[in-house]
Amino acid sequence: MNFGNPLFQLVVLQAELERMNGENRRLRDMLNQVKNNYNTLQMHMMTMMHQQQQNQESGQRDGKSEEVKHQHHNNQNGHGGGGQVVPRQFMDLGLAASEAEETSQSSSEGRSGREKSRSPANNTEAGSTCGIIREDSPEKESPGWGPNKIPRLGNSSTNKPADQATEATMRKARVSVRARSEAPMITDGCQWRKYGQKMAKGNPCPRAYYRCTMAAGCPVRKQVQRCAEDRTILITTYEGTHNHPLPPAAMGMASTTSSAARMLLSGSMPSADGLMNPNFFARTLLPCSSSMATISASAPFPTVTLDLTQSPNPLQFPRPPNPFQVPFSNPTHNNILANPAALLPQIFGQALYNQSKFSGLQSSQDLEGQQHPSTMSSSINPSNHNPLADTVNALTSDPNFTAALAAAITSLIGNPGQSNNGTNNTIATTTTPANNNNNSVTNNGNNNSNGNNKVANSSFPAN
DNA sequence: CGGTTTTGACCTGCGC
DNA sequence: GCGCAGGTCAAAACCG
Repeated sequence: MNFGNPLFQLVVLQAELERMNGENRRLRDMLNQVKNNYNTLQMHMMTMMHQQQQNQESGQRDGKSEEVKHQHHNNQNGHGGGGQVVPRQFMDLGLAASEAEETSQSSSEGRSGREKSRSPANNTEAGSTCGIIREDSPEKESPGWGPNKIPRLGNSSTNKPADQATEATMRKARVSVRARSEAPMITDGCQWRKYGQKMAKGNPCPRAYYRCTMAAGCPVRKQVQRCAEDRTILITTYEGTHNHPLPPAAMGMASTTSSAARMLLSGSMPSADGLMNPNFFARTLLPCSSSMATISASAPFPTVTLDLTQSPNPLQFPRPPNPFQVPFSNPTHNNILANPAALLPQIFGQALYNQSKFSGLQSSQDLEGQQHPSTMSSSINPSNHNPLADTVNALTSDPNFTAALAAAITSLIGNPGQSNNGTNNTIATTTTPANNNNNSVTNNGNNNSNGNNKVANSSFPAN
């Protein structure tokens, strides 16, 4: 056969052209399908938000709706720092929750003189950080935080209805990370300052309280405590939303985690007609956790728990069949994720950022022991040794990543438009904890328990 | 010397 | 109303 024959080349080209046309048609169909699904989801969301707004307006008196409107206005001005890496359509909602919280708190803040005297330093910068003008007045700085302040809303001097307090409580979302670590804290890219330590009932290990010090007035706080049953397990609980730009170390992770949070939020939406499963998030972004996703409901605040302790061997973590799963091929999930593709550059960006960091983990992982079922088809061939997939897998195996994930989720759950309904979404993710001790907080193991005056002042190493 | 940690005291919510 | 427990404050101590 004469392969140099121009006629033959033409035939080959024609055949190739036809093949590409067919491929284009197929891709076009897929695109249309995705578009349709996206539009459907959008309408669905709009409907739900509208219903929720109606419920709020009917269930509450005046003032509240004004507040909501005001918050929405602020959100559209691009307020907020911690979530600024989150795609806007969801970011607004998340910030709405956050700012609503702050606003309501500040309005009902009836603290004593102690409250007035505190944190003058913070006051000067509370609104100046990253050029964001917040509503927090100097006296309103602290309201950005305070789980035990939220319930005060209901019975405070203000005339807000009780259901509003309930709503605020539900909005007080927390994200808890459980990881095996000898280090005093897991690194999440932020700087923390310890401001208290107490003995918690039922746990011989003291609970340490940290406050974000990356920006004055940042409301984000976290609690660090060892598990009573297994003291190698470190439980870190985040609360609040950063009001400042995150450092690169935290930014990339936050970006990724925010997207993850979107998935989680999608899964937590109760009116999703069964389309949205809380566990979907874990199976999607953290596919290795597919067999461990659970739901729990107990705490007064919506809490997401990322359990990093289930991996039998941290350094030989079984690689899932699909190290990185993109839920594109499933129309249902296309509905859930407004734009999962946006996740890719974020994850990959962070993956690259962390590549050197995770190189050790990657090298120690093997492809055997693939015990996790594939929940969705992947656009990345899992059978190939995809370096990106490897990196992503390693990324999700790092408690620091998950810590940032927790922070991002915290900033997003509790969103009034997302209707957490006070349900605790517990996402157990199997990732590889790593020992990290890069935080500004030093812990030499001499932390004395605070004891609340009534508890014996015994000395327990916080770690 | 400025920032962080320690730790006793205080505040608040909740259950009884 | 009382006691308990969680959370926070703030002065003193500590540290680089």
